Amino acid sequence: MTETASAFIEVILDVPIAQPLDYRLAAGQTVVIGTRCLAPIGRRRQVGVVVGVKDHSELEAARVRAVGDVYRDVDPLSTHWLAFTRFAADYYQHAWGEVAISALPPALRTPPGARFSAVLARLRSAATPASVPGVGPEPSREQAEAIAVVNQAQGFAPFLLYGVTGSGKTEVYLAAIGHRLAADPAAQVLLLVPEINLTPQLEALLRARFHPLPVVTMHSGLTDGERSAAWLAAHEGRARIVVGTRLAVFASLPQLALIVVDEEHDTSYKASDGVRYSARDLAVKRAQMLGIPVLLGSATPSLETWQAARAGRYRTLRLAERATDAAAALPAIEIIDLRVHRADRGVAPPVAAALATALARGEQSLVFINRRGYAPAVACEACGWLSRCPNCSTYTVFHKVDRTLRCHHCGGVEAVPRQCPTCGNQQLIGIGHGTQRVEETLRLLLPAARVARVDRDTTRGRSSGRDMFDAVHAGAVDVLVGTQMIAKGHDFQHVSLAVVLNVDGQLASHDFRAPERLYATLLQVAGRAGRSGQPARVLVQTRFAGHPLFAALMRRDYASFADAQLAERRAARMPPFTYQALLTAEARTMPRALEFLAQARAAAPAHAVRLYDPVPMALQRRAGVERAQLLAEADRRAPLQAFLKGWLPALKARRGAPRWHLEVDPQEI
DNA sequence: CTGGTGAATCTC
DNA sequence: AGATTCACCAGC
Repeated sequence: MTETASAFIEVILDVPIAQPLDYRLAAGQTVVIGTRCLAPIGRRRQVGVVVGVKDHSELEAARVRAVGDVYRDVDPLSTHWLAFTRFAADYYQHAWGEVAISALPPALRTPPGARFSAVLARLRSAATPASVPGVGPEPSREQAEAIAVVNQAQGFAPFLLYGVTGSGKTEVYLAAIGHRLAADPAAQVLLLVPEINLTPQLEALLRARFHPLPVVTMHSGLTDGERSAAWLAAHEGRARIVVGTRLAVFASLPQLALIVVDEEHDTSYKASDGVRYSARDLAVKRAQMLGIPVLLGSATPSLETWQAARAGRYRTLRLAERATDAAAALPAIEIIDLRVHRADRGVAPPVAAALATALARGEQSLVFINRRGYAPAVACEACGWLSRCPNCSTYTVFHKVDRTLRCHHCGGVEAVPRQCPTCGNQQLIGIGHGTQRVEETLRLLLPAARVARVDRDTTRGRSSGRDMFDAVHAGAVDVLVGTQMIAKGHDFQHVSLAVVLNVDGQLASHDFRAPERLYATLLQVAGRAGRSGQPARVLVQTRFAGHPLFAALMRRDYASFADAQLAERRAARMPPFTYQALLTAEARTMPRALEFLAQARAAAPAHAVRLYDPVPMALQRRAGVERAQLLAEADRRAPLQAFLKGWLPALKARRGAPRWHLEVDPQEI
């Protein structure tokens, strides 16, 4: 009897198993690495990717099953893509397959049906939106210099494009993209943006400027079909430009020649469920692996990026002037000291006056307040009772619209009690100010003004947010009140006043990144005013007017603010001078959560990292679950990574453990 | 002795 | 993750 030597393949699947699994090939069957295949796993069959081929398996023969169909209908994934997804999986302590397979589009990660070739054909012929050619403005001297530097770059070259609002970072991106696309007729570029719905203008701009090259978008709002079509276009090299949110960092781009990360400081780049990766960090890593330039743009760079630039690891390209209108000065930022100017219903007199002036001139105002609802809590003046969420360690927010108390953490809703639940007093009062209350105040203050409110509550319906913003653009709104949603991206041409009502909570935050984020938010809000070069004002209300953050903000001097923050971080041995991982546990009781973390700490292998004491999280209780955390910290990445690699098996082996989760480079502590 | 839940185990 | 098996106990 002749025995044909059978070959084996290693396959990654979307299962939390650290190692690829071995499968047997049929006699004479050959497979290319990077090919998709159907693999039996337990009682199921899953689509996996071949990551290795070998003569024999270490497993006993009976345990190795035969692989199912091997798919040759799509080009194999590149070795770079495999290496990159593997890096991401290792770095964030997940299985390779969990990262790689979930990065594939729906059509390619589910077992194909009988009509799959027709499905593929349809995806490949999906129409891309039409575009009309357009040319850009002549770059300024500063822009031209930055463009020249980026275009000269060879190999891995990380750049920080540090430019004030309106300095024309986008034109630098476009020129750099254009250069790479022209230099190589197959080249592809990846442009990452924080949120795709904020950038329809950018998309249109790309289509016009690079007409007729196809531009595809990738984000979670696409249908399965759209996502698959975009992914295939990128994978097969038809799409030359991919613009997408953080998930696009995992796109297969065989001819990738440049990566751009717009608003690189934006927290949307950090995934907060599943594999908690940072798309910005992975973009830099991917560029390094490929030996290509990566351009990180921001007016308020993250301190991680700022430090890399200061240390000379990234090259800084500075855009100090406004490109849109060289003569236009940025609006002054004024701090309204609430200890001097007493607020009436949350609005200080100078702010009320400025709003009235803008209205009288027929100009638009924007009022930013980072709290939705009417009042962040309800209180009984007689006994001191406060509306608390029964399931979370937080207060419930009064929503006047439907007279409910809502928990913004667990989503719990209850009717406002008619009287105090503890003493029966009927006088319950709202504490503090949310968007609904500010809207009410503004209507009182400016009876003639058309006031509109934009927050998650008013934009619940699909298009209502869009409609609201259209109304602002059309001049049908005088005063726009809202949360974060109004701060980002929108290019309102007629806003001459931007007001920030209450940021003091963020100054008193326990999170060491709060000042960095606050500065970015404030500058972003400030950037909404005076966009067409008209005289404009920016007013920020605070009780901490002496805080150094405001001094730097008024001078629009992010550099000295960032340097001061870095000095503090260095002295206190915090990121980016240290590297962290956060183990969080969720249990029915706090002692249980803390006990698990204490055991996890005790079970840690010999290490060179600092393991802090387990402590309750800032929001200790959420949706009826007690939460605690344990911080691991090291002075360098490598020892932290080595430690985590040894620690994770010990964690997984713990019997009866509560739900736990490990986050590498946590952004919120 | 069954059968029903929740934890433990295993997937090449 | 998802399916199966294991372990323990209420009920007859």
